[in-house]
Amino acid sequence: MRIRDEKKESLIKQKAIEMIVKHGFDGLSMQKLAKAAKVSPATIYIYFKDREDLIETISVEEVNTMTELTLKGFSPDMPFEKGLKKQWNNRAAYWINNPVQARFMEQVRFSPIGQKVHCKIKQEFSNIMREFVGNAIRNKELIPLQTEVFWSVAYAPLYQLIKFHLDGRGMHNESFQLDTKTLNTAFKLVIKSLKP
Amino acid sequence: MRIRDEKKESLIKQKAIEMIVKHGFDGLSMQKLAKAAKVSPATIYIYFKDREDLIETISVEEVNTMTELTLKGFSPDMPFEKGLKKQWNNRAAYWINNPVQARFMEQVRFSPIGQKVHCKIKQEFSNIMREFVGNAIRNKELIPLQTEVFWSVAYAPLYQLIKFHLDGRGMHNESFQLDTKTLNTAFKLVIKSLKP
DNA sequence: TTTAAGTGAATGATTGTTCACTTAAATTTG
DNA sequence: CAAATTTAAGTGAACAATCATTCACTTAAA
Repeated sequence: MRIRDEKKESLIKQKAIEMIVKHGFDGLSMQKLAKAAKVSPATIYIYFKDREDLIETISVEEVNTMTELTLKGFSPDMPFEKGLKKQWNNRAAYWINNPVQARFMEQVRFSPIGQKVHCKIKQEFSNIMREFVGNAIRNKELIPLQTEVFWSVAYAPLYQLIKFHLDGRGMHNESFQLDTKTLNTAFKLVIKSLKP
Repeated sequence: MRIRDEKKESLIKQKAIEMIVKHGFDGLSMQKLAKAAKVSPATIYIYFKDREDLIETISVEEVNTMTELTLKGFSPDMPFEKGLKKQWNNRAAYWINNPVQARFMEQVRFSPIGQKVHCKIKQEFSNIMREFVGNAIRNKELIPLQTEVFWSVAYAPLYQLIKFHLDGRGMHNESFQLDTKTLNTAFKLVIKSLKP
């Protein structure tokens, strides 16, 4: 039996992400993708059921990879401020070091595909976050809040800063680059609002 | 000379938005759109140069409409907290009352088209915001901050809450609906972090 | 020899766009 | 006032190109 060339599969995935980031979902055609990955169109269908399955599989994989890295060195038992900072740093590092994947996930998240993908993501992350927030409130390091309010205040500013960074420009169209100092300034503001 | 049936134009636009929201940019084909709007495919090309122009035009229009409504009853001379609250309410009202347009803009914003659209949006809004923030800092109602940090802390939480609302579910997959009370809670947290 | 990986060419369907044409309203002419 | 003319709106059928997918076939490893 001939063995699978796993390099082919990952090259297909990588090229698919690149094409979507560059030209949107419109820009991903199976034949162009085959050409870019230097395989036959039929080869893609060995690894993926169809176009939809390809996009969905890649999306779920990318989200899970990011989630995993977000939790690196993090524990829900950490003191609130330290834990939140860890997550901010992990997220910022991942998005900034992987801008192509970042844009891909952004695009998936805010498209009809995002809904489908959402259901297939590991629930582990959600549970860990719930524990982290629960601990922080119990220890009176965090004011009691609805999960969604907490999430919005605690993380949305970070994602907006990263969005500015990825776009390469800020509010008034001047160029913008996210650095540690800016990140810390924003983080302190967030902590100020969340601490009792 | 035969006159333009403006109902046709707006129906084309509306159906285009609906199709994109439902099926993504992939789902917008000119022939399907023509069928949905009950016109000939050729008619669409009377109003728009090509598919790209169609999407771009609609995007710019929608963003400008939203921006206009965001500034309703707002003035950069307002006291900081009052002005920010006004904008939060205006934004929340628009996005919640126009969920289809909201999803459309979301999708545009986080796709390669977003970049092109960005350049063609009225600069008026950006200038008014700059004035508002400048005033607030001068009056010591707002701590001095980089524009992007201010924007991230002041508005990103609102948009995240709206996103939860549009998705219809929150962090842990329970159903979620944004109400005035939740909005106010989040707003107070934001104010707490931004006030000197 | 067996088995699955991998292929290039071909499938019919659908794509964005155009073109020769008809229709209707405004304007000019008688 | 009405008939003739002009002008642009609007059309359905058609275009080549491209689409996702398949199939008969070859290749390579167990």
